[in-house]
Amino acid sequence: MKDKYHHGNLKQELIEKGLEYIDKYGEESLSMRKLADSAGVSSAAPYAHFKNKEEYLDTVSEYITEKFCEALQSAIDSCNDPTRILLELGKGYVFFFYENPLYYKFLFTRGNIEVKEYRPFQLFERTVEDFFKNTLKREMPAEILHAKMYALWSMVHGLAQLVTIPGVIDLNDIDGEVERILSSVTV
Amino acid sequence: MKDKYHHGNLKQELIEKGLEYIDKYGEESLSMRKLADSAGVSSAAPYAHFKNKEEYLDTVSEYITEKFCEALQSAIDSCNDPTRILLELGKGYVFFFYENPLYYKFLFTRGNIEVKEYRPFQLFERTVEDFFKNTLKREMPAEILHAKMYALWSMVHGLAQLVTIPGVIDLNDIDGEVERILSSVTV
DNA sequence: CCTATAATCTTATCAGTGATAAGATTATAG
DNA sequence: CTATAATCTTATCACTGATAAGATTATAGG
Repeated sequence: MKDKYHHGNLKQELIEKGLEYIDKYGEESLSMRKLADSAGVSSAAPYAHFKNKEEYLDTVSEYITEKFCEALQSAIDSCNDPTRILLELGKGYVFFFYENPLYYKFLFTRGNIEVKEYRPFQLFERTVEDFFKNTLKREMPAEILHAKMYALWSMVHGLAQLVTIPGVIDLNDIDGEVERILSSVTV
Repeated sequence: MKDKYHHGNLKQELIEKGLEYIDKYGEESLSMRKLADSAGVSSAAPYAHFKNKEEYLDTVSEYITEKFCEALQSAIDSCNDPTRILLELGKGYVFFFYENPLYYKFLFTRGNIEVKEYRPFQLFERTVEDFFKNTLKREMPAEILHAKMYALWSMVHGLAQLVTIPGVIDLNDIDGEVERILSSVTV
């Protein structure tokens, strides 16, 4: 009836437990030891799978980014009206962090984002370009398009953080409020 | 030639040393012990002035917020063209964090902002209201004004974070780029 | 099937951390 | 001048990330 010496699926379990933990309590109170303990393993075991805590958190970060991308893609896919695509994409972006407030800090304050290879932004970039080119059929210099894209991204990204702060947005009509905010600025 | 048993100005020195430290290395590697050491004092001494580390960081946070407010106010004061006031305020907001990238994370990811009493936002709110009312002389429902204000704040706030990430904004023309971004979206 | 090697895990152990208690020193108010 | 409060030091605690040395098990090559 002895437990196996080898866990068998430790790496994956550590990632999943970490996800749950960050979702509940945030990153700061998460320790490698508590994590190891919760997986029924000694405190040094995780270091066979991750060089250090940072590398571990990077891995969890990738998992959350994956979920974030899925949320964005789902917002794009479920939008039938092409003129509303930027609005729906923005709402998807904002709502992801509204529903998972602890993820925002975790994803964006660990200083390891390579913007050009950051998939959520690539998704955003493609959608904005496509909107101006194919939906609005509006031509503009690359510089202007670039500026508009960053303006939109900034607004959506900033609002995503603001909704994670309690008291900023009226909770009774979060959907309407976010829609009003995003559409109150014309591009 | 003996050192004084009482430091005399410990609280203030700890705050200033902490400011320097965060400016150089960020918050995460700052410890109460290193801080005490750098002030030539034992590791328990700081706890006579601050209940715990969080209370200490809150105090440093207030100092940085003060500097932030001064930067915003200075942007407002040095703007002669009333039609450019929001643009200049936004640029002041963004540039403060561009010049002090480590402050952004420190100020906005410690979950202790009371939005309604957060002075930088009060400043922002007043300026936006004043702009629409007295400069543009445009009347609009409170709900719409509210939405526009949050849209602007979100964009500026989001851009402020994006400029702290290396590689996002072209450094050769940071001023022009920020101006293009902020003015590419009409209110 | 057997064995060498690699992967995985445990048991110590380290230095560094935030924090507290008990006591020393000094400032200050009455 | 003295009692009290403020400030500081010296232990000491539990906890953390991390590493070294060795135990156990999987696995690949003969």
